[in-house]
Amino acid sequence: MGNAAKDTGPTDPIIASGGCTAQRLADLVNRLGRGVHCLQFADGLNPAQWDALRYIGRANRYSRNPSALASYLKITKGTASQTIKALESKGLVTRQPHCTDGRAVHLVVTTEGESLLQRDPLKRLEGAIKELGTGIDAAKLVLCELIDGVEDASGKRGFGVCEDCTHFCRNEMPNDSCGPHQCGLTLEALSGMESSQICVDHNACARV
Amino acid sequence: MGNAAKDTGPTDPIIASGGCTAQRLADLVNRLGRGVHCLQFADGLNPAQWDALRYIGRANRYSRNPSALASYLKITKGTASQTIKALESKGLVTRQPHCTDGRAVHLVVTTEGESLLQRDPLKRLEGAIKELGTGIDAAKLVLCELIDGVEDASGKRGFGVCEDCTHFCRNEMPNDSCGPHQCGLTLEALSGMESSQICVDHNACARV
DNA sequence: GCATCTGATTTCGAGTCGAAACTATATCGA
DNA sequence: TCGATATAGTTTCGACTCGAAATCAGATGC
Repeated sequence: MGNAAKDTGPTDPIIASGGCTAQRLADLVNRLGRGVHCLQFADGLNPAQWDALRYIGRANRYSRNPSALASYLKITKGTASQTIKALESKGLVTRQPHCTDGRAVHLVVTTEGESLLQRDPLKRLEGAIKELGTGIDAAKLVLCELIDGVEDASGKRGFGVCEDCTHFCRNEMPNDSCGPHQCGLTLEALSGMESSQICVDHNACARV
Repeated sequence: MGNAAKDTGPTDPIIASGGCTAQRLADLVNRLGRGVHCLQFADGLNPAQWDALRYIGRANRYSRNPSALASYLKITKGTASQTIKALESKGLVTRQPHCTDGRAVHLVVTTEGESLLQRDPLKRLEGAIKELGTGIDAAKLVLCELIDGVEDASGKRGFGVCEDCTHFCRNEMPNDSCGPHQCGLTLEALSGMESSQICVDHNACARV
């Protein structure tokens, strides 16, 4: 008792804000997160392993390494190393030496890993998302704002796909055999596929 | 390789859906969840412990027990029991015997627990939420739809506060000393504070 | 009175998680 | 070229989550 009483008083903030307090909304965000977490105990993997496998399957060639994984998942490199080991022992991922840097490791999803990714539990969420219909763009806006808020609060920023990056130049090199787009940072050509991969050097739009 | 290529082709679904695919949105939901998860490694507690402490502090007298906690957090009773033990050893929660049922346990947040709840890391999210301004109600709608989708997918439904329950009768007993509202299930009077507590018998509105 | 049900706990094995120590390679500057 | 330092990754540690299954004790029903 005591704690919850703050929500109810002479000037009820629930009514004042038009139906929903910040605390109530934070709870909803948390509840959604818990729901998604619990959804990911599937096919013998746990949420951390699904997150890692998904990341490795979607990251571009500069980002398929333990450090980038740790940074994306906001975990330490030690923890990332252990989760990779778990995935490796299940035969879903392999470690390969980097061609020039002897310290670096290249992570590759195996055929078994690829086929397991077809059963990604997060896909069960996509059905519900499709029911949002045209509301999907409003939802994206809301989610991006909330993610911004959370990542500002924790000081740890995630990253995204090339297409959403400030360095991305669409159709900059239409006649290049490697792909029509370009990364403004590395000046490399990017194919359509590469443009939708997660990049560790991703730079989000400047915030208001 | 391979996996991400599905997003790019002659008929690009990103453009087709007006800027955001279902997969992309599911990723955002997951990323938000991970961010919130990571925010909750704070003050010596982990996310599971914060979730449990928060729940016990907000649940009503029928719901402050291990079973209801497990059901709310979508974990097994065994896991709930262990997390309670961890909170107990930190002096944040105590177990008390139930007055009539010898098997049942009543969970109570200690004074130390109450003061720790004042530093709930989820509050760091509330600042970001307030910046949504009037968008907060749209956000609530989006979150509720997503939660519905996730809980349908997992088959495990969470529950909420009396005010959001179909059994809740607002101002049904304005002259009762115990409170102006009423629970249509137990027929008990509910004070303003009790109405904003989480109830294990919560019944959400029928879905479309 | 006994079978069954229910609330809660314990035990087990796999694994997350941060922290810190550690290994090995790379890079930079004198 | 050598040494200091930086970087990539791993290992170890202790606390803890998590589901599953076994277990215990009180409640309920016939």
